[in-house]
Amino acid sequence: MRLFDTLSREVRELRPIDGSSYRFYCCGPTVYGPAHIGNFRTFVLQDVFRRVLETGGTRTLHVRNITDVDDKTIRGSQAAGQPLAEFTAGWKAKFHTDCEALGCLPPHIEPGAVDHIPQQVAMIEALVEKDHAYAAPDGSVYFRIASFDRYGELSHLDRRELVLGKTQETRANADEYEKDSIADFVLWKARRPEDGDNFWSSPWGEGRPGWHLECSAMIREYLGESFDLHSGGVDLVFPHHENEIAQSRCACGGNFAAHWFHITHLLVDGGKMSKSLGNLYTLGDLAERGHGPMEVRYVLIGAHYRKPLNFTLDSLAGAREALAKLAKGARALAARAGGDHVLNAVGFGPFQAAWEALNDDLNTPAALGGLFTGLREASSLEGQAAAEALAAFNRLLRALGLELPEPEPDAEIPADIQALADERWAARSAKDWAKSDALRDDLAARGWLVKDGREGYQLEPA
RNA sequence: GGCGGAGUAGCCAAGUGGUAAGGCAGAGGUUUGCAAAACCUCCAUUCGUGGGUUCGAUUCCCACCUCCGCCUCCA
Repeated sequence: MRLFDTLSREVRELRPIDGSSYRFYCCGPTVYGPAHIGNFRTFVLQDVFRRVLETGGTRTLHVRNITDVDDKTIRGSQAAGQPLAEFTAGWKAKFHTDCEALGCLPPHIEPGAVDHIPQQVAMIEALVEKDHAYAAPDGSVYFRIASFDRYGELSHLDRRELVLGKTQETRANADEYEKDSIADFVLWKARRPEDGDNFWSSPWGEGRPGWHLECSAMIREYLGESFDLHSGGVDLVFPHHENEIAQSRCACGGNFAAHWFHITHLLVDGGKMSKSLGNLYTLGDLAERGHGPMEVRYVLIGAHYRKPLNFTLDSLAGAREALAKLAKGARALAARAGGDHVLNAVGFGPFQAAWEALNDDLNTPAALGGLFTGLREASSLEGQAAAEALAAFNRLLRALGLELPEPEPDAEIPADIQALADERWAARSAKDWAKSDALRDDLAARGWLVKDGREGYQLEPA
């Protein structure tokens, strides 16, 4: 497949550098609360990315970390009166539940920062040894960005300005005397009283690793010095990913990531999503409003990953209808396929355009459109041809990670409801419209919908 | 101030130097005693604004307007 690369700023064909499996790393969540739909736009698109590769026959190795120690997790655990590990374990479990509901495949490896302290310390030691890092008097260790020529390459920021710390006129609180340069970032944070019990020992004293370091250390551990692709939300381009590149290339050599895949943030109701505006939705918030996770997934993949996506509650309602329409189309196709078997599972038939869209810079909205036009095109197919089209449709759905709603199982109809409905049908058959309509209203009031047919009727829960 | 992205129908959203996918909503029709459901059909002479290049621009160029992101730990 072809995908835009943040570093080179061009769409490039992806090829596994080891020739067999495609190995990639995604920056995972900081587990201090429930993730919101903005977070999930990133994780869902990364999931579609992986599914498209796998559908295309490429094996993958998907590594995604859990940030389980930082200011927010420490503060959160203290506020909750829990040990850090217990606190983060709870939110990690919640994250997994949400991901599963959204149809995201679990990564093959999901390392946590706390479990990789020695690896992080080792990386700092290597950096200090090569003079890319230095210890400050308070026991913190910083990376010297002036020592890395390519600093700023990924974010395309002016390196000289970054080194001098002149990128922003408004940086007022430049009172960090510990650092050689204002722009140097922390690798090891010296222990502070507010860290509580959350500190580890190191050659520089007690403290904890800086945020950027965990990804570099875990990538080295599980993917080595060079790997295929690194992904995250756009906001991570600078400084997080820029810093990872600096740390990893200076400590290990190697090329680090061959390709950078960043997902643009979403907007809510055309504006910024924020807690204060009350539009920062979690899956739980949306469930309370009656919107299931598949509707959320549909909306999240409804815009191209490099464009802002305007998330609205109306679009969720639209997603439900769209999913129902797809399910209906699939059932109709299955009915026309009858019991015929698929002989030729190669190619995507009427859904070829949708498949190509996914492989062309992960164009999920175009692929969704192709699902509908494909179904229309397939509506004339019968027997084996229909079965093959259905197989292609289902493969595409799996690539998108969509699960279609099942038809409502025939609900248990209470005897009194059944009796009322029979009575209504009798009245209707006798052309007693007044009685028939009254009984229909009656049934509606009890939560049952009557669907009349020529030879009889069906009852459905409203 | 620097770098980057976006502005396409009521809403969401693809796309292209050659005359605008798809979804939702809406409208009409078939069916129905009337509804519902189902099925069918319709729904942007136009792509933020103003110029320019071109046989032709929504697509390329310039200017302007509006919105958004990043510019030191936010997906």
